[in-house]
Amino acid sequence: MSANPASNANPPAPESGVSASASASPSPTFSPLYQQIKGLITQSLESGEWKPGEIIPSEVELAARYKVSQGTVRKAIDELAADNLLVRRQGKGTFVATHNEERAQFRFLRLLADDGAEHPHVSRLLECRRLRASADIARQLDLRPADPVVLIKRLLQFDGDSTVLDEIWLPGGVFRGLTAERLAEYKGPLYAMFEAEFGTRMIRASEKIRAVAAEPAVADVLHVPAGFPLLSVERVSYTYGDRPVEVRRGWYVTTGYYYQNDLS
Amino acid sequence: MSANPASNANPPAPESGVSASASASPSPTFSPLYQQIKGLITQSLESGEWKPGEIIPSEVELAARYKVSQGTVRKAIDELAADNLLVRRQGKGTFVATHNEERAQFRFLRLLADDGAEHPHVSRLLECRRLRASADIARQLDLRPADPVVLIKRLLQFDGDSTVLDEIWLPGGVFRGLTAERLAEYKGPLYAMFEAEFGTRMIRASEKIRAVAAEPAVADVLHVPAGFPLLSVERVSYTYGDRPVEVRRGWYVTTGYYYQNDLS
DNA sequence: TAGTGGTCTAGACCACGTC
DNA sequence: ACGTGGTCTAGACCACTAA
Repeated sequence: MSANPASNANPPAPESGVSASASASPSPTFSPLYQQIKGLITQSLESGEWKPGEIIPSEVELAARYKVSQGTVRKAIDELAADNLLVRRQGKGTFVATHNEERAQFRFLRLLADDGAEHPHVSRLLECRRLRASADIARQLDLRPADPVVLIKRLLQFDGDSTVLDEIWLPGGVFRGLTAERLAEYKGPLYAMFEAEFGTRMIRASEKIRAVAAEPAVADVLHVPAGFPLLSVERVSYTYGDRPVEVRRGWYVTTGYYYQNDLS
Repeated sequence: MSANPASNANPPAPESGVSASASASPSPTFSPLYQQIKGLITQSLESGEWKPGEIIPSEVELAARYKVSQGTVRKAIDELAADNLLVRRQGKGTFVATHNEERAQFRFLRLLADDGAEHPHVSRLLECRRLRASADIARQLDLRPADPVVLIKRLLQFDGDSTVLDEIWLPGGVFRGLTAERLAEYKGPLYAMFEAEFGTRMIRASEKIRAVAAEPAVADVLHVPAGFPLLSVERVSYTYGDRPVEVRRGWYVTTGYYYQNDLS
């Protein structure tokens, strides 16, 4: 369309607060601008500059701050939203994701009743104490053996049925002030408490699922006979930078309920 | 920069092969252009204009065909690639996804050895016959009761261990020429055969997972004692348009292997 | 009415793969 | 050298929300 000769529009002087390759290295360590922006935004999230539930600056503001175009900021935010770190709301702004949202609940406990309905559950705290990490737990949490950890045992009841028994290990350093009292008085999801009280956000988790026979101690708590088939779920949860911050071992009674998984 | 007054660059005459709202309805049934393009591309995929593994026209060509900008086509393809319907390869082009790719394998059978390794498996066909759908199967496959269906039973062996027993129901109409012979002679994943031989591509699946005690018949095939804890996996697979085209019931022996799931 | 995110366009340049 | 997808920019307009 525009018949202007000598066309050379965009490449602005390389005075962007960020840059791809420092000197004369054309491609070896090439990283797109929007990835760098994504990293900067993640830093601000991690440092607590914008807290869970809060609104972050508008795309135009961020573009000005980082000296890039709005489109570049947009692409960075797009990916962070896809990763569930941010939530976009048209007409309102972009917000830091929270484990309090309805959707976030189901993300980490995909247990549905046989009719497909999502039932509410209540949590009963069985135990909460500090101890030294076993070699196995230390390895999974990227700690040294015998480092302090917090162990939580709890029971989840769906409609009064004891359905899930969880053993949760957390690094003692990060969760310094965590006690049975504080756990008991907090309403809502555990992960919501972790992010609100300890500044630790669970970003993703990896689970190993097996069918096992209930050991007597477990069977007792879940009110099933010893040897009863249970779903064994071993989870490791990660926070920013893919650092592991939780190991969880769960036993699920899957009579009347099932674990829902979507492959796509 | 360009100081041209009377600026009004983009909105081209509304003569695009596609359009959002026909007449004077401003928003009620608003659909972004790129969504419409996405739909058109999906149609071409479904109709077989571009077959699995083949390359599709370049972004520039598609933009010309649909009379939209390359950026709009790009966004449509971006989403289709995110949905695993297309695969982008820089410098080469965009290709129709296939169930033959290594990555696709693991997508629908997430069974790993205890050490985290992905072991190869062999499939042994136990049974393949045609029968009339039960009420339950008919409902799940969106058929009428007593409609013809194909039932396949097979055993998967990992390192010689009988690990997975599958019962697979398929609509008889779509899988007309499916016989034990054709199943036996085909190498590679079942879904790869379905897309190559019957033009039916599995896009996504939904699984209900439980722990159950092995019934005698099942226990026998899997070489475990009756009552042994097994992972029960009930899967419904969908093709284009979210139409269900497979019901699968699997029993997994999870000693030495586990079902891997990532929450994100 | 103003501000936000959402869509669409157009054009330039870069990185990658192939001929 | 050429074509492909990938990045980046700039600007316009649309849809949604709230004051």
